[in-house]
Amino acid sequence: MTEKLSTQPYKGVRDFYPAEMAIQQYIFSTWAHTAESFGFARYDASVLEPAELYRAKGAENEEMVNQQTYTFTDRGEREVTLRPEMTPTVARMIAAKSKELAWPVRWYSIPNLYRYERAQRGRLREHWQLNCDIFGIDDMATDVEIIALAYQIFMNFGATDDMFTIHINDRQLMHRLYVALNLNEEQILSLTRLNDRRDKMTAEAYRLELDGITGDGTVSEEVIMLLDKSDAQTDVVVGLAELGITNVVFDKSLARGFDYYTGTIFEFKDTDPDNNRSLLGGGRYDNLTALFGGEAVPGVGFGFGDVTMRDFLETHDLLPEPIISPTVVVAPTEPVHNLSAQKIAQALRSSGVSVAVDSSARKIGKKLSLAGENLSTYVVALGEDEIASRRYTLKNLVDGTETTDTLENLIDYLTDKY
RNA sequence: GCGGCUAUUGUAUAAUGGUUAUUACGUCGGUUUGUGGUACCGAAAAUCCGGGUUCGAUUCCCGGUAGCCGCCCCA
Repeated sequence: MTEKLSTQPYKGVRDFYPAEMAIQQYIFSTWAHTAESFGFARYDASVLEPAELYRAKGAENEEMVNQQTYTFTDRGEREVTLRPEMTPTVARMIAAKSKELAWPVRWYSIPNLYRYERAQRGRLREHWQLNCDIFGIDDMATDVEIIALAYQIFMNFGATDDMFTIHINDRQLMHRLYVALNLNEEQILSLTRLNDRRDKMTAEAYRLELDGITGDGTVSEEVIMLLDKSDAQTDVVVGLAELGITNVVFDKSLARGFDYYTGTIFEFKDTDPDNNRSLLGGGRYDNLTALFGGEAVPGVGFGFGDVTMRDFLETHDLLPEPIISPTVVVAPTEPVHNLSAQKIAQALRSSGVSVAVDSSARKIGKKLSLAGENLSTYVVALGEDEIASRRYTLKNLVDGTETTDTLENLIDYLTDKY
């Protein structure tokens, strides 16, 4: 070995050391219990999918699959892609069981997703994304429901309304308005794409590109007026207000890329200028399962990435201090008692709390200090006296109290306590 | 795929064309041989790689590599 291996993780992916993993778990469990509180059931699938699943969505996807996914050929000459998004997978699963599912279906998942591209703030090569979808109902109340779920996630993390804004638009409505201005399909597509970048551009740069699309300054003026007038509303905005969700704006510039969305589209945006980006996005689609044949299945859903979630929580100081230490530390006074300490620990675990042994050669005082620093709740110091008397002292590091008793009684005490 | 910025102990940082490269946190040890997070003392620990300029480069220049940020694209 002349060359040492790097300790860095692969480009664009993260190592989760215990402190980071605790945060990740906190995010996942809050996601999961919020989705479940809305009656959503969890599903998952393999990260491996046949490459055709992503190519099939249309010719324009060919480039995306080739350049922005991890795609390789397996030993059986099959083209395989590491899933870059969950929607095709869930559409496949829904289509496969469409005859036996009880509609509507409310499903969620927290898959890890991969994309092959340059990493930057908020976008890595591997990330986890909460996906929530309601399939089988085409009704505005369902759009309201899915947005209310997304909103509740923020509430359950302790966020307040002023920290984010819900932007809502409607594909069909925008299409009608553009057609009324005599724009053709190609122009509408270009315009939708341009509007997606509008808030990152200067007014002059925007106008220049807009004129390029319309080819007519007067039409450009009308488009700008249309976008900036705040008269339009949708039933979804009204419905959300009924539920008391009011940090909502109807935003005619909102575009959401341009693949399968056909109706309501929405994005949650951070109001903090330091984290001025889209937090989650989603919308309604009419027929996601068309590729697989069978009946059209309408749906509405959203995706929410762990990286953007974390950026939001850090920006607004909403992350709790993670506790990654055991509840009870058994601290032998001498290494000769290490094995006895394991037996005590084993017995204490029957109470249901986490118990670890400090088998280091450190002095007992140091072991106490470490347990305290690591925010463990209890310490049992174990020496000759305890072993001889079969009575042990459970010391509470939070309030300083001590309980000396037999092992059985200490187990009962811990069981009642937790 | 394109562009900008950066690279000093484990982490975050300071400084410098010339003797022993600063500080904090963390780690380890001690003050304290069986009882606490504070305090005090001590220890280990760094100039990314290659080339150039120079008597001398961690510092200046070039290249490489890596990271960060932005563009493109956004699932």
